[in-house]
Amino acid sequence: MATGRTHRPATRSRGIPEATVARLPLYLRALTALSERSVPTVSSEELAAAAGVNSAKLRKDFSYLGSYGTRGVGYDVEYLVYQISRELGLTQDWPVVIVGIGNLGAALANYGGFASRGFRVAALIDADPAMTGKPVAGIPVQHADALEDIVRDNGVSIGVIATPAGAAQQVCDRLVGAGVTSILNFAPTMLTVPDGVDVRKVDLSIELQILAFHEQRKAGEDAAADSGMPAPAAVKGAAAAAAAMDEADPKGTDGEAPAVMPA
Amino acid sequence: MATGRTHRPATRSRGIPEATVARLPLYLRALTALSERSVPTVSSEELAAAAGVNSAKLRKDFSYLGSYGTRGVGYDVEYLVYQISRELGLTQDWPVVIVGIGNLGAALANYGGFASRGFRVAALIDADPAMTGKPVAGIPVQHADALEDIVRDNGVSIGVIATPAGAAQQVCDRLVGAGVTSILNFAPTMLTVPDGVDVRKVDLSIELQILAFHEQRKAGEDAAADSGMPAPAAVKGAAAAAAAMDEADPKGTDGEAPAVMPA
DNA sequence: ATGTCTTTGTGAACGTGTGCACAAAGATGG
DNA sequence: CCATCTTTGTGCACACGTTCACAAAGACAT
Repeated sequence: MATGRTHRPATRSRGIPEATVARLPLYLRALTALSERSVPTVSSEELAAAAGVNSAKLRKDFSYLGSYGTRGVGYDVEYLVYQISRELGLTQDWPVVIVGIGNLGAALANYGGFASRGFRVAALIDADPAMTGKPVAGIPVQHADALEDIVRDNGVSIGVIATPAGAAQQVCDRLVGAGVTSILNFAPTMLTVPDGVDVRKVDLSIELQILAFHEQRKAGEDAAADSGMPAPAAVKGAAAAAAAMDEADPKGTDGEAPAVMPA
Repeated sequence: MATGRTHRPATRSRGIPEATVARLPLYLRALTALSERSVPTVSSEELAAAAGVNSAKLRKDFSYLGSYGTRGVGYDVEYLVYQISRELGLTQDWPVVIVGIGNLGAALANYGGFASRGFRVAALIDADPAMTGKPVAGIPVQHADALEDIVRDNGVSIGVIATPAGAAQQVCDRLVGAGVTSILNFAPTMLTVPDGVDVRKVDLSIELQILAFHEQRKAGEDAAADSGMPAPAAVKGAAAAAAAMDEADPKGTDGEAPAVMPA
């Protein structure tokens, strides 16, 4: 998860649980939909259903933001949209840079949703000279050499890393060095950052593996005879067997995976 | 440590904590890297550092899988790679279909990492007739009409949804109807599925918003006077609201968003 | 063998998150 | 103004996850 938020004397009784913060965007999305349909108020029950959570949880979440509901009526949609937006910091403009304009980077750049929520793609950066100047999503790709200048000139504090795993840490270091304090990492690597810098990762491979785990469990409710590997065999004999079975990846495994998905 | 194991430790086959499952892919990645460097054994301390977790947590996680370490030495890398792979169900082949071949869908299809971990792209599906037959990542896109046949013919149990939000639920229903029991959802919508079907979501927008929250907190250590919206806005028309609310349909939730990222 | 040294596996304390259930707040109607 | 009805806000109990700290297991040297 994000880096420890450890000590924070709650400057203003502010102590919103991380789990709650993670759900606020969910509520915001549901509320925005209601707002577009001009629905004036909504009850915790209805909103909870729309967001896919428990209504008690939703009420408790909102209670951390203050008491914005009216008993017997519910919550004012517009007002709640505003409060959550403000709490999440979406009432201001967040310039973002995307580093690594491969398949995924390009897909992200093409996403129009950035602007709609206060995020603005300030620049696209790639290390490949062949990409430089080439427009992606209407924005010309800039060379990695200019990374620091771009970050500083635009006051960028959020960076998105969509490079191969091998380049991620280096890019991360440069971003942080230039002033970025929040990073969204799509590369299949663990990033090391100084204190005060937040990192969140989006890892398709991990998600698939988790699904496979549950899938296997569902399928193996009955046929459960263990097959395959010997036993907690001698710590040496096992090695060979495992080595043989796992190699399916011809080239570097994690070392330098393509730009899109980890492994 | 080379004794008893053929039994069915109900404790283990049924009780690996979700949080542990979510970390197994992380360990697996770190272990694979070690394996490639031919490192024979690794201590919990070293591996924990490589995976970015606490060593006690790692040991406890492994303890759910069984006792695969050797005190005073550490864990056998190859053996652990095998055990985790097996636990995650990666020793078998998982055919996967990707529905919605827009920017993101194409990026996912181009990712080579699927194959390296037991996942295989069985088919690409898109509703746009103009896409049909067009090869993406070497695989010809098939029309959505064939979805059910494709899923059944290939024994697909994992589906990836990369469509616009408006189409996600419908696609989901069809996938589930055809036999898919695990879904990875990239569309910015809450999917409703029957019992027994797992859904995991990857939502870029949410991640960015969470980062913005922390970013704002970091920046706003001082200046924090609220300025926009008035106060608990008018809450009239409550009755009318309640009435209108009743049709909080389960249908078109989020109108429709671009293929890549939610909002 | 015996002792020393390293590292695992885990009991227990602690912290965080979840959900129930209900009193209190406020709207609405007579 | 009082009764009734709806829905919030929250105290409480419980489940889950994390971390500490240490006894026991085993390797290794003598």
